[in-house]
This record gives sequence, structure tokens and C-alpha cells, in this order.
Amino acid sequence: MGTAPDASGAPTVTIRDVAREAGVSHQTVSRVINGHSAVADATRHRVEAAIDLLGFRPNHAARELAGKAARSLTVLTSDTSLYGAASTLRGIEEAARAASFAVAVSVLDRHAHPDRAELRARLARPGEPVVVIAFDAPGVHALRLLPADTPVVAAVEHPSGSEPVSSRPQAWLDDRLAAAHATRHLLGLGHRTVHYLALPSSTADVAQRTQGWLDALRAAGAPEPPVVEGGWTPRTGYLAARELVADRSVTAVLCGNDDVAAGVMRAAREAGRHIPDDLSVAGFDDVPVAAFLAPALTTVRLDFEGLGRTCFGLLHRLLDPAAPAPDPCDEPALIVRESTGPWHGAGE
Amino acid sequence: MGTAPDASGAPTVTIRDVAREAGVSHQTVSRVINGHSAVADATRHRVEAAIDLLGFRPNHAARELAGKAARSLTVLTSDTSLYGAASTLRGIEEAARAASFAVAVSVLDRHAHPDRAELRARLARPGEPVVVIAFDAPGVHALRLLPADTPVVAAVEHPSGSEPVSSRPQAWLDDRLAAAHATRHLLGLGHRTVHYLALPSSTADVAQRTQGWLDALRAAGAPEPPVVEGGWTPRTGYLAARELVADRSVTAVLCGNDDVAAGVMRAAREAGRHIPDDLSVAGFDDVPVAAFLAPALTTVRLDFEGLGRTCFGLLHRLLDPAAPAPDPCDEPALIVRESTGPWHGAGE
DNA sequence: CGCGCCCGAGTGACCGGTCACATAGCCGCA
DNA sequence: TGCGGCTATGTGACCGGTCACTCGGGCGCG
Repeated sequence: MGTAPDASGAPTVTIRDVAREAGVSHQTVSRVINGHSAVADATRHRVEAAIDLLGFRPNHAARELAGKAARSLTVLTSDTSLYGAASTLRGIEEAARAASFAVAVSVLDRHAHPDRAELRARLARPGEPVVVIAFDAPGVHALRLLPADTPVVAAVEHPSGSEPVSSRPQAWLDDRLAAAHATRHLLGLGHRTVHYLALPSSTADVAQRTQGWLDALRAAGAPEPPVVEGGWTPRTGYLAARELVADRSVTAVLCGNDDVAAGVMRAAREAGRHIPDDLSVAGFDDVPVAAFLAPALTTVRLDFEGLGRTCFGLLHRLLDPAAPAPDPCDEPALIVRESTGPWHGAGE
Repeated sequence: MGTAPDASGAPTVTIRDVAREAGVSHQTVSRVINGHSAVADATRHRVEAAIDLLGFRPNHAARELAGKAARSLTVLTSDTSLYGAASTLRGIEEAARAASFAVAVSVLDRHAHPDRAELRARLARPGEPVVVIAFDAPGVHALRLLPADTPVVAAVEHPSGSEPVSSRPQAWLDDRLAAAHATRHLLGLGHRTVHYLALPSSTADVAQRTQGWLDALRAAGAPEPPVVEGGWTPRTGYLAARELVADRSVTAVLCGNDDVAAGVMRAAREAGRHIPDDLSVAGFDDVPVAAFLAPALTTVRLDFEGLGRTCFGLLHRLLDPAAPAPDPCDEPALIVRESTGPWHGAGE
């Protein structure tokens, strides 16, 4: 009968089995499953019935081998446990699944940068489409090393002017605007200036958040304190902030993300400073716990899932120009909570 | 020359090109790339040189089509932004990459349970190996619906006695012990009893954390308050706890995870209760921000990455009995911080 | 010295799709 | 009525590996 049970017990049914069942040629079956138009309705229905009856499922490997593009992509990211990366991944997966693409994940080491060979090995086949979540240095580095023949889209902190990164499609959130929002909010509360505790920069360029912060400072004619470099985690925020919060002239701190802000708030408490009366703290991302911290964190909500969906959309269009244009992401939104408050001057 | 550049510009080099270059047959090349023993050293070296020279990379699709098992697996999980699931995924990916398996991710909707057909569609090919992160109902549901012929390993909250879930290999952390640890700690501080704010249960059975909590309560002869059902997020913890913390006889609350605990702590503050003097709160997981909350959260650290590695190891052995046994996970470890404190009775 | 065996290597079919091309039937139109 | 062209379908090769065989030659052994 041609459909002998294989080792796992499941009978493997091929298009030729379906063809025999429907009384047509295997090619006609191929046309039906690919939605080709030149098939008579009656024939199409017969084939579809046979497919249902036999429980036929096309074999991806065979299809790919025969030259059809595989509907799959690989996401290269450096740390899936960080909120931004995890949410972006979710967005990619969601959009990809809707377009019936399979999503593979490959996690980059935060410290050991892979070389070209390793990167190629992670990609399974040459030409495998890739989305790089390049918020940090390992991601940007990987983006740089990706072979020229791979279709690549990057989620970046900001569009880079430096080659060859800029030659590939990119998506980003308006971090500059987000930072400016938050900074203006703090200045509007009466703070003389705002200190900025930055995330590790992904490139040599000035980060967009830093830029937005400077934009707002300059627009207000406020002093520009030096940027403090931190990390991604609460711990690094805590460590970096201990010095900062000991300085009573620092009255408002903008943090690279909400996790860092949590660390900063702790350092502030330990230094005997009271938030927000005595010190204002704001973050970025609006992680789920932000609203429940003590005090609840003022932050800028960033649409990472939308960013992920956009990345997939861009990649899809790269592979198939007929694919629909991706929906735009939400604009960054300042969420004012309890961790920022008015400043009435040192004398108060 | 047989290696005409394809559309993307990359010349496709096959096993036969390598064979020609090395002056051997294509089968010998196949033997070399599969590490087959019956190849003379001189021949092997010649072939390897040809592979390097030509930059040959085996074609996965062809290999799979020809009957070789694909080194890939799919992770089915319901929410990659939750710490436990994200960390488990990381562990799986890490171990899988070390064994050169590709990892695909498919995210289950928290509310809409997929049917068999949808699940099959997510799996690309019949027989695709799967790891299900089944900490919650959608995961357990998916586990139940997976076709019998797919190799499946599940990361579960606890081993289930109910068929057919139990017939598949499973890995779990010792949640019962973890809960007992935390409960004993609280009872040891002088609390008359401990209230438990549970996660949504994944099955009809009594959850292991609930069980461990009851174990400790019973061993101490403490009263057994009813379990309060909550969710996974800070918000659900906050909402569920508002009633609980209004009751002054509640002096210690164990929360299903750290996120929930953060919500509970907020509800407690709003109710005018002071942690830990007035109310003790503990969680599970030890998320990165736990140590930086106000107050720093007492919690039980769980080795989710180890769990993920174990899951992969189990799956690997399922596919290839010669694969090495996975390393054991770390035991749950109680991390005492500031959110739990002694209770001296209502009179104090 | 002759036989059989094993090692190293080669040959051709096959996996399950797709593609390019061939072909039969039907229509309209000159 | 004959012919071109279109539509619906069939035929066979091919993608790049692997598998089951075949085959030749060197060696040990009786």
C-alpha cells in the first residue's frame, strides 16, 4: 500500500499517496496544496478530500530541498531573561506564527563574542533569515558578522550610522523621544538638572536615550552632568548609584531601565534619602513589577512587542515583497507614578 | 563546474563537489562528515581538506529527507516573559546548543487552548521532539494533546499521577520541599500560622507548593488557613492580597512567586501594615529584582536553568539512549532577606 | 600455496516534494 | 473546418544527502 508504518508507528503519507487516492497525478496534488489557480474545482475538492482522509501533511524537508524557501527564521539575542529582549521575542514569535513561520532562538553569550564560524553554525543553513535583537554589544557584534547573503533585520536601540550595520533593515523604538519625555518631566518638577545612569552602550555612538536626555537638558538650559555607566540588572544599578546618591546635589536620576531603577532606589534608601521628597527616580520599559515597587516607579512604557512584530514584518517583506507592511509600534508613553516628585530647592 | 551561484549569490557546494575535489566517491565524503570509522586516515584528511577548501556545509533538509533524524526540538511554553519559563527556556537552549540541536519556540496563548490540529501545525513535522514548559494550565493541556508519536519531555510543577501526562518523561524542581522550607522559616520566626497565596493551579491535583506548605503547617500543628487563589503577576497578587492583609490576624503570607509577593507587599503597605514588623512576606523564584525590593524579599531560589538543562538531557536520551545523563538541578535554597521577621504575638 | 575474510571504497536507488516541459481537450475565430 | 491558444493535467528529472549493496585487494591461516 505504499504507506508502511515507519519506526515511530505513524504511517508516512506522501503526495503520491494522496494522488492515488484522488485519482490524479502527484503534481496536481502539489498544485492544490500550494493554492495554484489552474486546478478545476471538482478536482481540487477531490484532492482536498483525499488529503483529509489520509491525514496528509507536507514534508518540510522535502519542500525545502526541492528549492522552496523554508518558512523559518532564527532570532539571535543575548539574554532572554531581560524584559526588553523577552518581550521583543514574544512579538516576533506572535507575528511569525500568524504568518506560519517557525521561530528558532539562539542565545548569545553576554561576554564571549562569537566569531563568524560559530555564527554560521548557529544558523543551520546558509541563507536562513535572521532577526537580531541588538540592544547590546553582543547583538551588534553578531549583526556585523552575519554573512552578507543572509536576510537580516535588527531590533536596535537606534539606527546606526556606521557600516555595515546600517546597510540592513532595522527597527527601533523612539528612545530619544522617550528619554526626552522623562527628562522634561523631571525638569518640570523643579529639578535643577537630571542625572543619567546609562545602560552599557551597544556601539561607539552616543546612545539615543543619552541623546534624548541631553536634548531635554539643553532645551531647558540645565547643567549637563557626566553620564554614569551602569549595567542591565538591579545589582549593577545599585552598585553604580551608591556614589551618586551620596551626593545631595543629585536630586533626580533617570535610569537606563526599570531594573536598574529598582537598584538605584535601594541604594538611595540605604543612603538615607527619601523618594520622591528627597530624590526622584525614573526608569524605562514599564516592567510588570514597576507599578508595585515602593514607591511605584515612574517610567516610560516601551512597546517591545510591537517592535518584535515590526521586525518580523520587515523580514517578511525582505523575503517576499508582497507581504503586508508591518503595523507601527506604539509611541513611548511616560507613566508617572510615585517615584518622581517636585523639587523645591535645597533650602526647603 | 556544478556549483553555479544560486540566486543569493552563494555557490552551493554539495557532497559530490567535495568528492570530486578529493578524488573520492560521494559516499566516502558522507562517511567522513558522519565520523564513520571505516575510512583510511589519508583519505579522511584529503576529504577534510576539500571540505575546508570548498567551504562545504551539509544541507539539513537533504539529510533529514534521507532519513537522518533532524537535530532540532520545539519548546512549547505559555509565557516567555515570566521568569520561570524564560529561565527554563534559557537552560534548554544552552544545553541544546551544546549538543548542536536547534531550538524552536512556540508560545501558547494563556487563555485560548489550542486543539490537536493547531498543535500539530506548530510542530512543523510529525515526530518533531518537544519540550513542554507545563507550569500552567495551557502547558499541561498541550502536553495532553500532543500526538503519541512525538518524543516529549515536560517541565512540570510536579509529577502528575494522571494519565496520559504521567506516561511521558518529566522533570521538576522540588517545589514541595521549597514550600516547606519557607513555611518552616516563617513558623520558626514565631508566626502562629502562614497564609498561602497560590499560583493558578496547572492541574486538578493539589499543587506541590501547597502540599509543602501544608506539610510544614501540620508538622508544627499550626492552623491551616484556606488557600487564596491568585495569578502570576504583581497585579494579581496585589488584588488578591487586599482582603488578606486587611485581616490583622494574618501575620505571614507565602506567595506563589516573587512577582506576586511584590504585589502583596504593596497591598500591605496601603493597608498600613509594616513589613516585616507587622507582616512577613515570602516568595518563590528569587528573581533578580527580589533583593532590591523594599524591603528585600525573602524567597526560595529555584534552579530553573538547571531544570531546562535537565529537560533537554532527558529528551536527548529519549532520542539517543547513548546520550549522557543530565546533571541534577540545584536544590531549592531559602534566601532570607528583609521581608520576613519575628512575630512576638498580637500583644506586642 | 590457496582459500576465505575483512577492510576500505564505490554504485545506484531512494527520501518527498517542486520545477520545466509535454500533452489532451476545448474554445473562438478566420 | 482547421488552427492557434488557453486551460487542466500528467511525466520525468532533480534537489543533496543516506542507505543497502557490491567490489577489489591484502592478510592470516591451514
